Amino acid sequence: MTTPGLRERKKQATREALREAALRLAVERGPDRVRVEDIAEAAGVSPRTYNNYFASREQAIVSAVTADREERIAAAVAARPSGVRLADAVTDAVVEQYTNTGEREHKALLLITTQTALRDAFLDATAGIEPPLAAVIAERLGDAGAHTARVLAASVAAAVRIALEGWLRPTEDADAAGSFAAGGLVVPSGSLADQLRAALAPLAPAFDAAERRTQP
Amino acid sequence: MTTPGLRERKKQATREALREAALRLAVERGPDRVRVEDIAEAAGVSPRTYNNYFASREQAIVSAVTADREERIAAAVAARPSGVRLADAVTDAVVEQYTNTGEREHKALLLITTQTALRDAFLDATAGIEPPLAAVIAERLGDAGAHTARVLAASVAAAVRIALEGWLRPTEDADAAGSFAAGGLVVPSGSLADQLRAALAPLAPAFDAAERRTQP
DNA sequence: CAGGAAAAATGCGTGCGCGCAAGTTTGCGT
DNA sequence: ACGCAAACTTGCGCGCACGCATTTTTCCTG
Repeated sequence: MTTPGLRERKKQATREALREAALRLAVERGPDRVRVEDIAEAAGVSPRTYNNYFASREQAIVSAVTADREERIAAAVAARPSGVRLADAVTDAVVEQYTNTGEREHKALLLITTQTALRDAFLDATAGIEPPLAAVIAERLGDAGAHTARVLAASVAAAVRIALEGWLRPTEDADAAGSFAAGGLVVPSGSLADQLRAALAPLAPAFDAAERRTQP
Repeated sequence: MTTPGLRERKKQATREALREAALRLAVERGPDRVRVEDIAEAAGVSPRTYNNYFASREQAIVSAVTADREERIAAAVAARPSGVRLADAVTDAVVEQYTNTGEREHKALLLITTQTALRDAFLDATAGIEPPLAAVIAERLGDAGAHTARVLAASVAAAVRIALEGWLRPTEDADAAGSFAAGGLVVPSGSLADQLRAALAPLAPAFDAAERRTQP
């Protein structure tokens, strides 16, 4: 495992090349002015090979921003000392990994905002945090709570998705939101960190209860 | 609203015709022996009109089973007396709507199990319960908890999805699950009701806390 | 280091999702 | 009753996702 083998290295190199090519072309021309054929050609690979790596055209562009955020979040949770509340560990790790963003990623996010299909792909990508997150949570809860860990991880993913949805829509028709939230106070779309913490807060009691069940 | 107008009635009739045609054809031949062209023809409509109603071919088949389960769940929650715990109301409503299944629906589920694409579409359909569920939960929590309601509803949807995933895989390679749950006790895939209750149980503390915050 | 097995890349063909620009039906006001 | 506007349907075309069979590359073992 020290050397993943040339096989795996070339594989990751190709994936990286596709990522970068997709993002670059999407920035240069419009996002819909680029076909998979162009991306494949820019990466020096056949179009058929392209969707051996990415199921949809949008995934390639989005994955340039998403990268391996899933593993980073899981690692960040694992890095917290075991003394702190699990809920805090998860919340802080998520906020940290979503706000510590480079300049290049921020520009790419602006691009994503413009296209509905890209936004959807970006939101769908959040579901990918569930498996690694479930693993680290299960590690803290012990084997008995493996099932609970899975549910909690999925809930976190859902909450993050909601936070992102609420965040990347500054340009929304005001009347379109009047379906049922006409009662008045809708969150005025604060910073991303605020949105994430607000979305994750309701889940904290569930984490506390799960944690209490294994460490009384 | 008494008479939805002939426009809307024909629309629902077409949707129903497509649903039934898709399910019938999928049962008669194999699920992959049926093209959208066939379904559209059986429903007396153009193929292009077909995906004015359904985004994917699988959605039509699945929707014959799913129907309007979303609204039924929301209605079932609203029907519970306001005295009971919100967590119990939601859990019972979900279990009730997923287990009170007719004979025809059960046969269709067996069909869905066979095809991976159909299973995925079926699982994706569970996300549809979020909006109506968020509405009824928000109604109980008051306008201040609208945001919390959204998160809780999404968590419920995620939990239900996990329960369904665990339920409809009796035919899984034993070693395929050995990725990280090698610790030993994996749930032996009990009844659907058990799976649903087990998946929703970890969320109960979150519901209790949210409820407590509005009615001290 | 040679050769064979495993894995990945590629070509090809099919069906599908969807935008666009007509044509057709429904509903509503006068 | 009539006609107009909005909603729905339909034909057309393009690009894409993916299964299958073949070729090329990587890896391991004797």
